[in-house]
Amino acid sequence: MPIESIPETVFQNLRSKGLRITPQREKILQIFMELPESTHLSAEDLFKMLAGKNENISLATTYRTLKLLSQFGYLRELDFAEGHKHYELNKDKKPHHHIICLNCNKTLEFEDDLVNEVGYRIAAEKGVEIVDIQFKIYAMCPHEKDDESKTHRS
Amino acid sequence: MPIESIPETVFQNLRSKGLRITPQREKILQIFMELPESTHLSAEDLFKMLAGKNENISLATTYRTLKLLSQFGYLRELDFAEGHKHYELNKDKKPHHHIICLNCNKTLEFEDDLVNEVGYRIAAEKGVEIVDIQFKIYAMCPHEKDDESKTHRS
DNA sequence: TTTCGTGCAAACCATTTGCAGCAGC
DNA sequence: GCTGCTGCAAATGGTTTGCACGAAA
Repeated sequence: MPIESIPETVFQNLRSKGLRITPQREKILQIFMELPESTHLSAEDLFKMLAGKNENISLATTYRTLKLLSQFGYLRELDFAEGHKHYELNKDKKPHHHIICLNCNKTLEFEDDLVNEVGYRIAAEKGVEIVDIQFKIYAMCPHEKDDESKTHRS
Repeated sequence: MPIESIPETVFQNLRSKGLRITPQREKILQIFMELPESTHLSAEDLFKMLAGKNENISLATTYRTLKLLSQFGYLRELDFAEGHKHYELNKDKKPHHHIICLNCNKTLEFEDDLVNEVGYRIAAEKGVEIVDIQFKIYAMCPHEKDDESKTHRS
């Protein structure tokens, strides 16, 4: 279930870096927190969603905020090789992963402890500090009916 | 070690689809085959490399050929969330994976049977047909010295 | 009051495309 | 000779940036 309000730590964190809490930043974070579990949006998606709520936030600010929130680890930046990035709330420590259908562009999510363990093991072996693990399966789904229902299409 | 000549099946395969064997396509495939194991190039990299060999192939054709060869499965399309794609020869059935340093943009390759098995298992569970598996670890490497030696930087 | 953030429009950069001429087959 | 392919230049699409004004702290 979605979190209802922005945790105080977020504000503290931003302020401690000399950054400001603006209505635009609050609105955008709020949107992500109200989204159904692990929904991901492109900058354009978010911009339209804001416009739909009569929040007149410019596209430039949308981009700037997405980048900022990703750098702070509040959002996770995903790219599905479609020419634009997607963002989702990075709420849990356990990354989930994606199957991308190359035919219909739908994505299917899954979690797998083994995948994450392997990621941590390899990072340890190589001596690097993990920021994110992304496991992607590009595939063809059985597209019996070309329905639009699932997650997202680019 | 690099393969030295383009397999006959490639030509047959293209021709059987009504496509033609042009010097441009041959040159580009040849370049990838002469590359050290699992080196990946961006379109721009390839274009410059061609220019360096006095092969005057236009950037447009470079892009068109990369896409075509990827669709045929001869190349593997990689994206490391840097704003442009990379391509590598798709010679083996067993995909290898990447660690991308978010600090210096270097990539480190690794192979892991477990990762691939998990991919196949999940694809089977979800009933999709695998095209490619990409496991990426975004990380920070210990950048004691900012050397340029390793694979590639965007 | 001092920065930082925003909106706007222009700039950028990777990639794609329309078109006319050229070249596999 | 038919049709696909190429080069060129222009177009596109996502994202970034310079600048002047407005607003957090």
